[in-house]
Amino acid sequence: MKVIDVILDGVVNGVKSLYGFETEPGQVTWNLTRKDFEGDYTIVVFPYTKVARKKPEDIGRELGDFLLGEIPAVARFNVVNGFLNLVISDRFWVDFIQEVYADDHFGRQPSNGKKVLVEFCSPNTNKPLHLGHIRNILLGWSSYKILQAAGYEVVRIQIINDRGIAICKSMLAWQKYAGGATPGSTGKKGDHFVGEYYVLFEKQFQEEYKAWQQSEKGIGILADKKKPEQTAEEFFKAYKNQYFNEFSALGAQAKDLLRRWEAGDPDTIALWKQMNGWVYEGFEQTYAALGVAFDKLYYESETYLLGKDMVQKGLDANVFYRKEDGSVWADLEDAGLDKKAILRSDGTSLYVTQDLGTAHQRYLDHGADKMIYVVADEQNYHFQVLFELIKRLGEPYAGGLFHLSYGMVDLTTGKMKSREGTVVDADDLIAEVIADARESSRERERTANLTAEEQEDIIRNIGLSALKFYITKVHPKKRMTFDPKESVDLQGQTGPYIQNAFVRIRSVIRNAPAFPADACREYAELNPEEKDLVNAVYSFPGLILEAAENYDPSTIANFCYSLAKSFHKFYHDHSILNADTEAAKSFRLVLSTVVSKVLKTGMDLLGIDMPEYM
RNA sequence: GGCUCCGUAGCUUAACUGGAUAGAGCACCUGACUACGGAUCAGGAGGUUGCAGGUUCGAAUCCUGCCGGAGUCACCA
Repeated sequence: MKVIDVILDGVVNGVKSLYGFETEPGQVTWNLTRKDFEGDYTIVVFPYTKVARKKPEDIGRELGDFLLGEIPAVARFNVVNGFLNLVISDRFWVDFIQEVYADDHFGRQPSNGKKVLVEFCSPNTNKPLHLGHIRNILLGWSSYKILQAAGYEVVRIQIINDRGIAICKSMLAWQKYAGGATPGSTGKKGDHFVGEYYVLFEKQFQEEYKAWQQSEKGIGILADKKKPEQTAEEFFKAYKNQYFNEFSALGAQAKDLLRRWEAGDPDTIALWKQMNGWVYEGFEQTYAALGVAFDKLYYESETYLLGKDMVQKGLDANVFYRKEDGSVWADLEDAGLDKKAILRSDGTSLYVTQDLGTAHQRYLDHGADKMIYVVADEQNYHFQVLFELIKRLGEPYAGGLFHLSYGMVDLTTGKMKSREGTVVDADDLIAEVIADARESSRERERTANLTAEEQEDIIRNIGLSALKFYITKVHPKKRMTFDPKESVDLQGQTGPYIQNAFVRIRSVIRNAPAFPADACREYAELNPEEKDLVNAVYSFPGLILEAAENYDPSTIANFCYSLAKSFHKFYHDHSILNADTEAAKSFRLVLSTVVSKVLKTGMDLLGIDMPEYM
């Protein structure tokens, strides 16, 4: 049982015996004591002024005396206004740190027997990954790590959007303009190679569209359909999709490819497989660079027809209804949503239909208690609808669905738009942060005696930690602004700052002669810097559970930074190896080791590795 | 226009779910070890938490109304 729980029980007993007031531990307001005051835990006593009919200060003193008598771990207390600050005994902390020192799994919970699916990344196969995918991947990956540490069995899922008109555009452009070129023949990374043909298609299409706008037909349509308040430019921008579908030669050819794909035409399927294969090779390289992997891949080409039986089930249960034209709908207006189409009048599936089908399929495949979808917040409405539908269908997994919705990534120069070429490419970004780490590393020459290969590993490690920490430290829900300059910062509130704390500890330990860990039992009086560290370590397991419950890696990131900062200060203020007494030296070595373990575990939850040297 | 989310120092952000003097980093200024790794530490300056009310012992946090921004409202995905 944690001390705080013991204290809260004590408070409950205290108010009862002192004032005859019945409450429960969950009702007691408490905090970690703020830095400016002496103490570890603070009980807020304002809530008891009414029942006790006394001044907050008096209640604080009476309750403090009561707890002092009841709980051995409480060494002393002080009262400021309505705040009762409790000081936990040094003996307690020293014992605790020794326990953690011997515990190889500190912070990680044993299995809770539950299974959770985490879907993240979900790329399209017509272009390379970009900054938005990186945020998605990092959130998905750290959620996986955190849930695992909290005791869940986690299945990492990626759904690959490998079919549809977009990839057909790339295929068409490749057929028309590539002259048989391949990633191998050009030395290009597969996903970038295919992406170039997608861009090329868009470019050719734009030219075709521009020319058409000047044609008799185009001028006629403009005159016919333009609204008075529109400029010609605005009109044509809005008309683009319709042009693509009705008049464009390139559009017709791309749609013809899609039709042939759906009909199973062997040549088309072969080309589609080949181009997607190139893309997958490229993606794999990016995933490997980021250090992430998946357990199970779902391909849209294999799942896009799913969901029809769910529609039937909904109709049978009167959750859905069929209109005269044959289309199927659900009325969600009483849930604050709209009337939503589930099936087209021609009987084909929609986005929600597919998602209903894949959710069901995943449940059949894995039988999970929870399913997490890591998807950007522009799809909030879609997931509200999806989850509401699943609930109304009475599916057994309806209660375990969660949309881990994250804000879009803005650039300091504005929003990312693929059409305007303002997308930050994932591979470019990774290369850039590593190049920057290399530059800094050269100036420092700390790793000069390592092999070139070891040095390169460390440099990659540092660059990636800068990038990963920069992104994961921001609360997922928050729209974030990405500043390329800051993302490669290696000083201050950054990944490398935390790595540096770890590397320092490892270095000190390497320099330490063998020491008896038991000697720290004699250590009687912790200084404030040591208490900061001890308190942080103590809160770590609870923090992981909280992060898992809230699906929020940023709390872990901020914890790691705060712990590293406390260590740097401790290190600066106190000598470890030249401590005054053997007991102090022993305790500080044990404490430092514990801090290094917590930092390593914490950063691992964010997908960041800790180097021995840097 | 309806619905949802957001607004904290010049910039990027935190605040344990209503608690004490709103905490960091970057940038700017000033300092620190002939010691265990200076990718460090300390100090200074920088805030009416978008605005106005309300709820109470107590509000960045909850409620109401404005202002500003984003997303979304397809038989697209």
